[in-house]
Amino acid sequence: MAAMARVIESRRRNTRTKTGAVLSAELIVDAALSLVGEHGAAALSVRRLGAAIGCDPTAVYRYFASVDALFLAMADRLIAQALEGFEPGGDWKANLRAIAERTYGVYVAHPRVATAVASRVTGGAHESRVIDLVLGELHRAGFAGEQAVRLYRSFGDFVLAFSAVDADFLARPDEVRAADVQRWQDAYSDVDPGQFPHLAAEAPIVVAHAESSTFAFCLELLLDRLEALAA
Amino acid sequence: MAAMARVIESRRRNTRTKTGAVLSAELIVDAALSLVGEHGAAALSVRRLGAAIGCDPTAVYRYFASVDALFLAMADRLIAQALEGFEPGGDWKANLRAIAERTYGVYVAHPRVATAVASRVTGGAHESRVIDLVLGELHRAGFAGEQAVRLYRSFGDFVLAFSAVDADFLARPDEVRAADVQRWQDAYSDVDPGQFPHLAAEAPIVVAHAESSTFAFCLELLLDRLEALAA
DNA sequence: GTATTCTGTCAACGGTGTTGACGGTAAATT
DNA sequence: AATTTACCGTCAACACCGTTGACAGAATAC
Repeated sequence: MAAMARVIESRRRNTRTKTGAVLSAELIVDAALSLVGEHGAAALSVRRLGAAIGCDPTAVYRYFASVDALFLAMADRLIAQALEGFEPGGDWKANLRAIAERTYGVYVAHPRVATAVASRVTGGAHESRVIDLVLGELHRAGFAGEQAVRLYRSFGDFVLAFSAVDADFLARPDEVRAADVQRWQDAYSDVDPGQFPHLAAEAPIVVAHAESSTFAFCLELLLDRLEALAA
Repeated sequence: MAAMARVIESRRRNTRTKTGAVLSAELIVDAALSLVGEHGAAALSVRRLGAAIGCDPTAVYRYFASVDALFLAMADRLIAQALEGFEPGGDWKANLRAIAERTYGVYVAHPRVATAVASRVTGGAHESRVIDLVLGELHRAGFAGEQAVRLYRSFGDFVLAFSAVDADFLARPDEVRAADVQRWQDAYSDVDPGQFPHLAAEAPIVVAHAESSTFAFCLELLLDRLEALAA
């Protein structure tokens, strides 16, 4: 945990809160994750977090220098959660796919954490583990050195970027999401073939694809390219 | 403009603001874009926007139902800006690459807009144009129907997701960004080879790649895969 | 010339992250 | 065991944020 910067860490005392709770960084991360799990990403604020734990909201700042630091700690916990029970099989491509889908899954469930960490480093232990895992599969595929690092970075950034964006979309209120789909259909159900010939030609298919995410398909494109490179 | 939902549009009157300005949706979008250009993404708020224009902040709500709607309008303007002066050459792969890089460029300069629109539809005219452009290149490459649509969606989501994430990172205060790079180096400059053998093996290269974005490299992987599929 | 609708202004609400002072309490020191 | 020290939970407050509803003047319509 030494590398988890900006987390205030030192010996803790057994001081109790007004309602009797004994605080710790782990407990706060737990509470934050379950708060999001139960009431959605929008429910996560320092005040609500304090209410859920049973302490003054500002007590959180005794353990994390900012909510950003809290998000990083949550992210590392999420990585652990994503890898829980994962057993690499024989196929490196299938393993990478599984890692991507598991990571995508947990981040999509925690949009604000995903956004906060998408382009960054938690510095936590579980992050090191997943990087080692990915690099291991790439090594087995035959990549090494500079190329392996570039590919692992691309793979990681790809997964995180899609996770963050999709999470952001899914976390929107239902009405906003519905309005988006509606706008999509309005815009492309009646395209002028003179102005936009190619779009008009595919319009029905475009409209039909309004709601689905392209993550899985795009991931497959990436993995297929890796396979071609490995050969 | 009819499809640009949530923009309040009707005949406008010539009423002047206290400082003499005559408001319009276009003027507000202009002001918002230049506000971000001059003072950074964090400078964009309804209050500061009003101050920059020379009107009461809440006057913005006479033209846009919410800041989200304003962001969508800004996004469509940015698409136009990205495509300005673009002339497709003979190579569809090069054209797609150019479109991707131009789009990436404008969105990276406007992080909040990028985040707001990454997984969504502006419904604006310029958006239709860029989709038609991309679909046109894919048609020329030999793709059609379901596959062409899937590929265009993947391409678009890919570019937007990377743009949003990279924009978010670059928009962070310098100190936060520096702390991130530092944390990266701390975490991976001294890895235990027993625990994380693959990571330890590549550690020096990983550390060296701390700051660079993988967008261009990852885009090339995607385009290469498209090329293979087209053949 | 009157009526109506538009639209800029104002005050206010409820929310956010964060800071600094205060004081009791647990641990460290003597 | 007594005293000092450092911690850390609490409280009040600051400076923001997006958004709403009432109000009134001004431009258009009749």
